[in-house]
Amino acid sequence: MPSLRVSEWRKLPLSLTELCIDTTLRCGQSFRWKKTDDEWHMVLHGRLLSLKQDDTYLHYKATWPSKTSPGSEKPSVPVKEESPPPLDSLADDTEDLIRHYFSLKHDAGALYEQWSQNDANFRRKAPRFTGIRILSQDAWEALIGFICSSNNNISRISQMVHKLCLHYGPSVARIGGGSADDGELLHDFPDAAALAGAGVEAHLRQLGFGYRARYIAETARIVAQDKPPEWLETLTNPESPGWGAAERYGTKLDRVSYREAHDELLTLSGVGPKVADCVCLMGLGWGEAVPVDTHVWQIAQRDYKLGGKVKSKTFSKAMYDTVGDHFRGIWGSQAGWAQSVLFTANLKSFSDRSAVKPEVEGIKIEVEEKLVLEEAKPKTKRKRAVLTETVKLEEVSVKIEDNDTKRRRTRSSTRK
DNA sequence: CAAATGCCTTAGGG
DNA sequence: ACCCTAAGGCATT
Repeated sequence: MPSLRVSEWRKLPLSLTELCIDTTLRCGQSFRWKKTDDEWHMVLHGRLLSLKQDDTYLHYKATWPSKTSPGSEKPSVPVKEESPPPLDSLADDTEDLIRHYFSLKHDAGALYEQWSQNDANFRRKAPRFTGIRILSQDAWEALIGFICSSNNNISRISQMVHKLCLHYGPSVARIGGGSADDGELLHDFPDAAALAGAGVEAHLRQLGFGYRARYIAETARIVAQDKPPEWLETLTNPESPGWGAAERYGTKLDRVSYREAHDELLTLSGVGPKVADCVCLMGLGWGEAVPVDTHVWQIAQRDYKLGGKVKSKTFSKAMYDTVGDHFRGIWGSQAGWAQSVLFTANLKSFSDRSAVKPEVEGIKIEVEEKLVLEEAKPKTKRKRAVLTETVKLEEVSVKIEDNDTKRRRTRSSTRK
């Protein structure tokens, strides 16, 4: 019988305000966590990590794979050869991993407070969404995960990432089930070489990846074959090194800036500004990266009156930068984190929380609701309704906006 | 540089 | 049942 090396449950004192895994693990950062009952599971750095949380503690447990394959029916992919430490030091290692993964070096309470002081909208939205943190994920996994995310929704992205692990990643351990052969066998995320082989694109298309299949295959090939070894890791923020980076690189990493890292990522296939910023923020430790997707763009227009003069629905690279710069100006060096809080508050899957009537209603909210009511009559043509809404919002926001917009335009044009 | 269009698939609303 | 469209964009023209 294969001996799985299982550590006992350990616990870390942590309030739900500092970290809420139930929100953080579901808000579109990582697509790989599985929830069973009250426990969360994911394979991370060669081990199965299990988490559960109460008011005062984060409980965690690590399960290491045995040397032989943990899967009895499918020895498809060999177990990753990440050397398990001796059992007595196992706990320390995993606690360190958790502290790093959840970026616990930052004080969430203090940062929420700072953002609330500088931003009335954040102050209004954030109280229902405390405990959200930016995950310090593996850069490669983040890259592929967010390539999958284009034109896509969270549940389908999760399915796709799961398929990548199942077909190309090393199996590690099982969750659920009573005996060793029961339950679901979880796999780690495949490395670039595993996705760079011939026939990967066709296979991924068959698995339902659509046009993203080519992006993944090409990017894997570029990273595994064209770029120098550890190229992706060298784009990491020196202030926030990856887990275990100290042992591997010491301090001899080239100094890169956020902009340089962002530009480098754009050389990959299927990676535009938004995906690049997702990787910068969640995989490379650049806290100032603000990924602007359709949701954040909606938030920027609705709550911050940005882009009022834009006539069309498409939005340019210049506008992308403007939105990011605006939020960096308000929120500072961890702007991407603050963005993630508002993004989550805007997600439909969390709408039960945001639907509750806020205690204080400002003038701004009343105005918006009035507009929505005026909007509600014509159902004949959708496009027309959307257009009307945009125009009306413009009318309201013109005065507030004009100065701001002019200033931003000037700045962004002088930068080039 | 702004704007328009094709790209794959699926879940969910009408 | 069946259409239609939105869904956390990117590449190309």
